[in-house]
Amino acid sequence: MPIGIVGGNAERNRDHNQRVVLEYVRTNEPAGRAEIARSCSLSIQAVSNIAAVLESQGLLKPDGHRTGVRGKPALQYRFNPDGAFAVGVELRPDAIVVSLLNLSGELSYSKRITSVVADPQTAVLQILGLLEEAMTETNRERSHLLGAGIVMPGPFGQTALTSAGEAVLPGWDNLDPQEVFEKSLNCPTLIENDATAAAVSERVAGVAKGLDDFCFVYFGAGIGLGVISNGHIQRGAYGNAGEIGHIITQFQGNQCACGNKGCLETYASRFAAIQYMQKFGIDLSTGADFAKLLQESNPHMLDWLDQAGGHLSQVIGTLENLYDPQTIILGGALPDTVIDALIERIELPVGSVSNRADRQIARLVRGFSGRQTAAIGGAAMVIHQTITPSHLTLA
Amino acid sequence: MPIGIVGGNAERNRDHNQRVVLEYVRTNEPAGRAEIARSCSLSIQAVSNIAAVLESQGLLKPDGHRTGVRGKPALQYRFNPDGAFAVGVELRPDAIVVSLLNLSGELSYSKRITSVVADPQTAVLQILGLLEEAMTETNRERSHLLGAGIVMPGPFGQTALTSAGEAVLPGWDNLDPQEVFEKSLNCPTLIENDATAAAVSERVAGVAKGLDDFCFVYFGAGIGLGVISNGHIQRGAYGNAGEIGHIITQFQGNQCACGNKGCLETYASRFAAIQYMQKFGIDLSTGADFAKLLQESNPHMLDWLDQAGGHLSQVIGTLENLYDPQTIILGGALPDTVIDALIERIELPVGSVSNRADRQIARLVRGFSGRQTAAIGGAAMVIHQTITPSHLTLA
DNA sequence: TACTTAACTCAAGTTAGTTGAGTAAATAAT
DNA sequence: ATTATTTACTCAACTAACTTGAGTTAAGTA
Repeated sequence: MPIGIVGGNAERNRDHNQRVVLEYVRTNEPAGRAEIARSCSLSIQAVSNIAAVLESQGLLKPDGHRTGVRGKPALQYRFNPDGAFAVGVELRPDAIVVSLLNLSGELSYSKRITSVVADPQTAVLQILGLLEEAMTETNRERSHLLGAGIVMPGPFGQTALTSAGEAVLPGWDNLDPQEVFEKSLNCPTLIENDATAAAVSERVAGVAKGLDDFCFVYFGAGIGLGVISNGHIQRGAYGNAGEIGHIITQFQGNQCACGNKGCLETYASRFAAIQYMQKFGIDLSTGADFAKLLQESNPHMLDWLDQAGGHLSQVIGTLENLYDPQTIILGGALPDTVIDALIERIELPVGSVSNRADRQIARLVRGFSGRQTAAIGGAAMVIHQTITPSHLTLA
Repeated sequence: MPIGIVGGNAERNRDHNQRVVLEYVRTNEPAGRAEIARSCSLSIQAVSNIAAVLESQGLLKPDGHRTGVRGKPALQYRFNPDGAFAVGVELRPDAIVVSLLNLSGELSYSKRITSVVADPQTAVLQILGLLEEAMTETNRERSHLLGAGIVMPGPFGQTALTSAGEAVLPGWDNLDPQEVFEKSLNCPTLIENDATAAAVSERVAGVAKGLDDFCFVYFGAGIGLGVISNGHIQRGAYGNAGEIGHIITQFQGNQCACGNKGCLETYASRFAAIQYMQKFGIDLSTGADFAKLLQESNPHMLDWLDQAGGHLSQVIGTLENLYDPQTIILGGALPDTVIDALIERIELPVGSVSNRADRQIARLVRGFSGRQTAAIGGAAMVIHQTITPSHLTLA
């Protein structure tokens, strides 16, 4: 019943510490117990006990001894990526994608079906079937299933903006999808939007591995934003944070479906590109069309990219100034070459808190997971939640 | 040595639980122990022990018994605002403000001196003197001093943007102010920028009391932004988050000191107003000048306000879309009437995630603390840190 | 007046972490 | 080659803080 901040006890503390150790090993492997203890402010003995538990659960595995330094060689622990797995599901009106990820975020299975009826009952049955199939294919036991992360278009009972070209799922209006999936899949379930899921997937296994502060600009039908800050997902007060597509980049500009004029989405989204090219009689309905036109250096395509790049530059600059992230990632349902072409065209302001000399990573990078981002992101959400400790920080 | 996420043990757990109980009582007082236990997922016995400790520390106090319901009447606890206090200091090249706040964030003392030499040694001595004076004036014991929050212009060893009209403190370049103040004041010390401190002060005792997600747009010399998200301060990867003043609102617009063109700060900041009015030979160096010209409906002043309001509208809309906050607060070193005049001129987009029917608070409000915001904010930071538990959430 | 409900106390029990002494195994110094 | 030093780790005893369960108290209700 109680939701929100709660008190701790020995059991919850133990849980927390397991996560802390797991997360430390994941991002610093290989690591010995003494090292872990120092870094996590725990006693060696405590780490020893915790490591033993995690090893017995198959989440950690020993990997030889460290040599070359003084003292007794430390037994090095590594993350055991195959100790558990998570399912990610992307549910859209026209397709379902089911992906299996191991604990390291490596994709071990993925299947996409396009003959979809997206109403609740049918969709759930289809997903269940795909999950069973995936588990037999990959020889996984259900007991190792951490949970499921579902990425689907919302909103659910929340006020939100209507976006251009965004399809809605039929029949889900009055349902709580979290509840529906939790019951039918019979495992812990998370529901998330595509941008946030993509951001998490980059952190679990992509270009943001080890980063605690970054933004992911997601090109779906519209444009979304996922923000990880201090290692935690930012959702805002009502779960609608990151509505980057409706930032106005042009005073009195294009009419947007949301009612405003000049929204970023009307210039730089996939849907915007489709509309733009339509004016010249060019069909751009698939991602392949995009890539092909770009490769051919189609002048209209290049024009669109230039224009989109200009609008994106403004918004990316704003993100840097507001969030002060380690990096900003671009990705989603566009071919890699198109993302790269956009990145090339984005001019980052010289005067920015992000323009620092000691950068470890570029200010702007392309996401790793490409088209499957959403489903992978769903599974990554589960892994993220399993791994990420809920904050107990020391100054 | 270890910074970041750490493991927990009995002692840290206890600390956490004390905060959880304290925070619960603060926001839900009066509250009985059984009620607290249920809400915080702790046993009644645990809450009993914790409450006894907090009472002995003077942080909680019993306040009669609850009647009217069945069962043994619960002893109701209340927050004891005068059980402890915090000092806030605003240190600027031309002034020092020292304020004392009780645990509820109520101002019990404040003094501003303007004959200041801001070099480290002198400033520290002056602050120490003011603190002693404040404690004798208000009859406070040093043992009840929670800590000090210092608000001063940075940056300190960090890459950051140069802002127009921003004065730098002489002699602090190679010092760690946190260390300097911690040693000289001999109490826990926090250093924060004005915008963040202001945001926290609104949460501790102002219009954001009880809010976990909001933004504070701070008018100092430039324009700053403080963001509280999920009850936590957002600082970004390098502590430079919230550089709202350098968001570009006008393509190829005014030249800004940061090197870019068209930054918000060149249109809507106090410094921008001073420059704007200078063109008409009008002096605007004090806040009183501002208020006076506004009251007289000076046409240039009104022109400036209209223009500033336009630029602010853009940025405020962006904040709503990105952070999905419960509200956005405007405040800082401008007279209340000027802030109100700006708010009047800000047009909030209809198409926004913030345009919801079930709002409890306006989308845009004025901060409560006015000119003293910064010093009060410093003290509020200390209270915030004392009270806010470091996240152990239950789904 | 007796019953029910609920808050609370007391004392014992549990859990997970800490502490300190001791052992093992490597590098570094002599 | 031998000794010293450093570091990692184990074992067993200890400890802090929360939980549990059996009362006790005191109000409202039948």
